Amino acid sequence: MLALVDGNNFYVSCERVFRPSLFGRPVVVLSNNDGCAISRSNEAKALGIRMGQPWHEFRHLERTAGVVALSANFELYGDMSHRVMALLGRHAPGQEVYSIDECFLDFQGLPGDLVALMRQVRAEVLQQTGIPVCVGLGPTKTLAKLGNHIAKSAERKPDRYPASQAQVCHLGALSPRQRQVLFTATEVGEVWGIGPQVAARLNAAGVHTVSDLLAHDAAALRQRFSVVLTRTLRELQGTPCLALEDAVQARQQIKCSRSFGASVLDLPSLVEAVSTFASRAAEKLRRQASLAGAVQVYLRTNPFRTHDEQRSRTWTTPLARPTDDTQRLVQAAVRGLEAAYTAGYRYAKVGVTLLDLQAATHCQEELPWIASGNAPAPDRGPLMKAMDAMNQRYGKGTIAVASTGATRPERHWVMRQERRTPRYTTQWDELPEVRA
DNA sequence: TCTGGGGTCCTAGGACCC
DNA sequence: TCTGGGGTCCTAGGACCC
Repeated sequence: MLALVDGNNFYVSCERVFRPSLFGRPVVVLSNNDGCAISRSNEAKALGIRMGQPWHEFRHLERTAGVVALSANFELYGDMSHRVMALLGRHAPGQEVYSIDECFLDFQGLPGDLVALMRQVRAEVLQQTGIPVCVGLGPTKTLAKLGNHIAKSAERKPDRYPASQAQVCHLGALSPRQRQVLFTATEVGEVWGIGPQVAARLNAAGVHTVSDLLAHDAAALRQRFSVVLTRTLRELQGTPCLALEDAVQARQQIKCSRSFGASVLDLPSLVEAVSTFASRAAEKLRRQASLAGAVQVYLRTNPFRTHDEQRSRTWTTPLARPTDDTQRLVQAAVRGLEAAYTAGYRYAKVGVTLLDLQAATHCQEELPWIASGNAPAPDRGPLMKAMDAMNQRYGKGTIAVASTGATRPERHWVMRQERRTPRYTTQWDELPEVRA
């Protein structure tokens, strides 16, 4: 049996742990650049603020409804996530951390009342971290996810699901009749893996609820839809198609991109941004002990400014030899940028993606006659190690490649973050103060 | 005026091969 | 008017997730 444990309104809940005055108020956390809502308290949801809604559209609620908007504080959320995950991991033989705020727990073969156990675990997590969570249980990942969705909805909308399913919902422990009631009240689009496009196509075919979908035969569905949907259906029927991934898998690509705080026209500013993002991607690359075989640069204008002329380009630069050396990766990224750049556009965003990743232990060497012509300087592993150690110890950006423009104060492409709370748990000078 | 970032997987279509 | 069949590999783009 699998459980899916998920933090309620996770980012908002993290903020509330350190600012109890936020309880009971409509709170939203904004994406980078203070762009749109990415986490909302129940009070904010009740005001009609949508997931992903642009801040400028509901900014007036700050005055009229007492909405509190905060800039995303990912350093805080990441640290809180570690605490929650570590606690949860102690209660099951298997755990897959699926995202910053949710994990699967594997109770395979374990006896006992899982609903009672998970209610106790919930209370423990709340007491020790301050984060409220909901739990879904089921024999497959998709059913555990669905149980979790029902557990959360039952808490917020008591008219829709029985109150008995609130907070902890075990789909594997219900009678077929009870399940039928829940599945008839649930739309297909609410199922994990069925997005808006597929949901619309299913609706057009007369399939509206989970019950409707379960009435179909997987093989017949394959004729009209993808294997993805077929798999989802089998999982809903109770046949596991998605394995629990206990071990943390190395990423297959690593990306770092940002929208700018203000649009950028000149190449030198873009070079700074691309150098910065390539450096950050390189740090992530080394952290997972991989090498990159290619560097992709992406730049685009602001698609929302419809009166502006639009442009979007990606450019991939293959590397003669895979590397994790920041300077080489930055050089490749900047070369790509210069190839992709055309003057005269108002650029709003650039990104760097490291591709063709491989384990650092399996480096493919060059044939000697290729290298002999213009042999590149060797990688500087010890230098990279020292850089990472310094930045870890003294803070991000303590030591950086010069082309990032780190020493230039007026980098107007840097994102806006006007309402960020302190990084209470990870920075000595931002620790919360307790007054007696 | 202001609209996020980082991933994965699947599919269709083109290039290429025999 | 007629113009093979079967396969692999790669890539771009779409859909989805949080």
